[in-house]
Amino acid sequence: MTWKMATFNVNGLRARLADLMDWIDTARPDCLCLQETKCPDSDFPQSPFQERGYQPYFRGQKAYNGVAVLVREEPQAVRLSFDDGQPDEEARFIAAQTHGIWVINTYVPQGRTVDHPAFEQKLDFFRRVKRYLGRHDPGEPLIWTGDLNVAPEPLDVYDPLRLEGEVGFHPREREELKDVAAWGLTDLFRRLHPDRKQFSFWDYRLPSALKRGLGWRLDHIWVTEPLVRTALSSDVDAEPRTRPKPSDHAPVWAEFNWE
DNA sequence: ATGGTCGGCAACCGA
Repeated sequence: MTWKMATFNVNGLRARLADLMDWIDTARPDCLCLQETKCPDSDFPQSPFQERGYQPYFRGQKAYNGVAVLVREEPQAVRLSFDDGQPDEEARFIAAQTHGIWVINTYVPQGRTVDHPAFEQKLDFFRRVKRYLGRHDPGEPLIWTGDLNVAPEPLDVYDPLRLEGEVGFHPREREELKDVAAWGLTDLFRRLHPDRKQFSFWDYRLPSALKRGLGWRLDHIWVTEPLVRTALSSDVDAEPRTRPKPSDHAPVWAEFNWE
């Protein structure tokens, strides 16, 4: 069978809800990872997902952050935090095991500016993900996905010379990402499309950024070998379909030949 | 082409 997963930074789940449902009805992923729901758990709109056959798991907070994972089948396990002894004050991690696949969904801190403490916290977050992965085996089917807030390579930003050293395309971030991946993960979109300049994020603050191609590839699907071998396709649904306003991110998805 | 960001939340913060 074909199993499809997707990741989408919705930038406000409640504001994006109708458009998200339209996208789900077309794309029909079996597993959907959301970031920046900006939605306290008590306000999470469960019904629209349940009506479409999804079980919603989520961890939100007021105004900021928030992650969710929606699955069509009963998951084997769900984790709402890193559970590594460190406090999880911000809602940036959720994981579920479905079809025998561990799906780790993270909203990596944006980092603000290179000289801000938030930038160091961003680098720490990658190290924390790496430690977390150490509890798993890279021979097992596992996906690390979400808004990773880093463009891995020059091909992944609109102007690599000008943006070199900017937050989101800083060598220290790229190194940390590479270091996590060295555990045993492959950037699936890039593996399947080695030369394609394809973005998943366009800054709202730049006028007509999407139209002008001023984007970044920040939303990722990194997978272990069993999923590299069974991958069928991966793409970004970059066409703005939402009215009145799309998210500043686009959904990214992947399909696998999976039992 | 004569404009120029969002969401959340209630003043401005974070992206």
